[in-house]
Amino acid sequence: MTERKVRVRFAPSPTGPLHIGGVRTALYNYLFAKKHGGDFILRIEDTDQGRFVPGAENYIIESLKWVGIEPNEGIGFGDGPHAPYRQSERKAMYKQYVDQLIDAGYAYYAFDTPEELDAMRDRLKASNVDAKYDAITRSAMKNSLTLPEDETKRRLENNEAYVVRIKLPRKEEVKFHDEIRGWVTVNTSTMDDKVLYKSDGMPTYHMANIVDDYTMQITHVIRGEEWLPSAPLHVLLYRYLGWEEVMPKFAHLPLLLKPDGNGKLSKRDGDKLGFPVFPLEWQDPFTNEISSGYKQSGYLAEAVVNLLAFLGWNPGTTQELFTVQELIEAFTIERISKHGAKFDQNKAKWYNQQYVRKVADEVLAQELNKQLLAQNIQADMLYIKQVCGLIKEKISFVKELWDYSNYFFVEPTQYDETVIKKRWNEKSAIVLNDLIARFETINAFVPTNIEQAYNEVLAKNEILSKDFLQLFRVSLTGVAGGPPLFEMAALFGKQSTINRLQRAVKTIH
RNA sequence: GGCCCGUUCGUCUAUCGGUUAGGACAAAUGGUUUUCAUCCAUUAAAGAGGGGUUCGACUCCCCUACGGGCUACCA
Repeated sequence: MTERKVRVRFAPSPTGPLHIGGVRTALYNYLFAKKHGGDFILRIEDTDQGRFVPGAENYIIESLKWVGIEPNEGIGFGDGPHAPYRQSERKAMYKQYVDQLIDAGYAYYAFDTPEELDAMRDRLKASNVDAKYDAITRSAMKNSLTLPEDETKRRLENNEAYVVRIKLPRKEEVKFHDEIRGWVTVNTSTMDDKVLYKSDGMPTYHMANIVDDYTMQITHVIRGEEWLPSAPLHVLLYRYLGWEEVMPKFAHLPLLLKPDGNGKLSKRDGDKLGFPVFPLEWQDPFTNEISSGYKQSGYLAEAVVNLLAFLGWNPGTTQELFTVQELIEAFTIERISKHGAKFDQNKAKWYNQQYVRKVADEVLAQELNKQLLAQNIQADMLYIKQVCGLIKEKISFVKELWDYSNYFFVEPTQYDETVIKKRWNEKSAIVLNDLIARFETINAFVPTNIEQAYNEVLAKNEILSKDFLQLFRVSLTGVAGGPPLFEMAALFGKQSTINRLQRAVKTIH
């Protein structure tokens, strides 16, 4: 077999918003494709018409755009040579392959009703046998293997409902190589005759997946571990269809687990875990329930990419901060871990903090300005930018900009009670008034001059400057913590600083 | 229940038979910042259990336990 161009795909179902585990799967596919100069395609697997969720497909596209993982082929990103990329639109092309399997004796028609299937399963369970439609039980069911030939023909001609099932050998080892886990062996005696083609004329995931990966010339299937159990079935399909030579390599990713312990992260976790599980905010079209997104929670796309990359993979060095380009260069499937990873909110926060610091003040200023406008506050962009420069290091999320900077835009009317209780005494108002008077005399209202004036006033009043500093800060901002005081006062400007102190004198007792 | 996959500090992980088992997040302590955050330093913290193989196992094999996934005309 000659070297084929690397082609990978991300193939989600539009049954709801994509969760971060899905984003990670997409990311690994993307990194692998870019690393090898290959193609990354987005295919929408919507073979289950009953589970269609309006908006989900668009959500997937928007999410990939936000994190910057852009497919170069597929729905939402321009059609390539293998369009369409939505399985519902490929419906017509699956039937011929299903027929091929039937003709070759690898699949058969089954006419059992749901009730009959249930009855079979109940019966088997009652006798403590594995309840599956397989080489043994199919002989007792209504299918083209048990029905007389003309009976099958009659039913098909009468358009009676049927499905097509794969005909698995009774006992056969199926062995395949997983790029992450090594050789995996499963015996067909533990598998069942999976439905390949449904009575509504749509293929099931298994069939559509194999046909699409084959026709789209996919070389590597990188997907979640939940698919590992069905991989042997997929291998058999490639074999029965005569495509084993070009069968893609498989890599089954470890799952993202809930931080509290049990189970994999799922869409239904929504906001229950205390952190977003979705890249973007999502409103359920049926219940109108809103689930938070990383973007809206103030995460930076670059941080999300970086932290997701490290949940189940590492470069083998101590470097933890990676640009996408660096990830592409460093990424290898061999270094993906085998076990599930619990999502760690603290680490996520740390990653975001690292990235927030790298953002230019101008860019943060744009964000803060949006938050200000949401509060109906107009402010000068240069001033906003300077504020961002002062508080940048204190925040972990861009949405915290307003929380940490509000007193720069709104002069405080309430004051931290703990500090007041501890520091305010009968002399405090006198000192503040002295400061006001002295500040009035400053021509160049810059940090050094302000600090000098402050020290003079404190000395005159025979108070250690450090004993008054907290009170001075609270008088100016209302809160106990913040950026360096004199720099901040300079930024407020002389008039605002004096206003603030005058209000403090009047308000605090 | 059956089948498959997995198991190193609280968390993410390094280690590809010989190491004082390393790093990061979180935690604690000290310093810096006359505040908070930052930053710096230090500390505490791990090979699930039992058998093998080997001169020597975290590393290879087996068993057990535990965790996870799958077990639909869902993906």
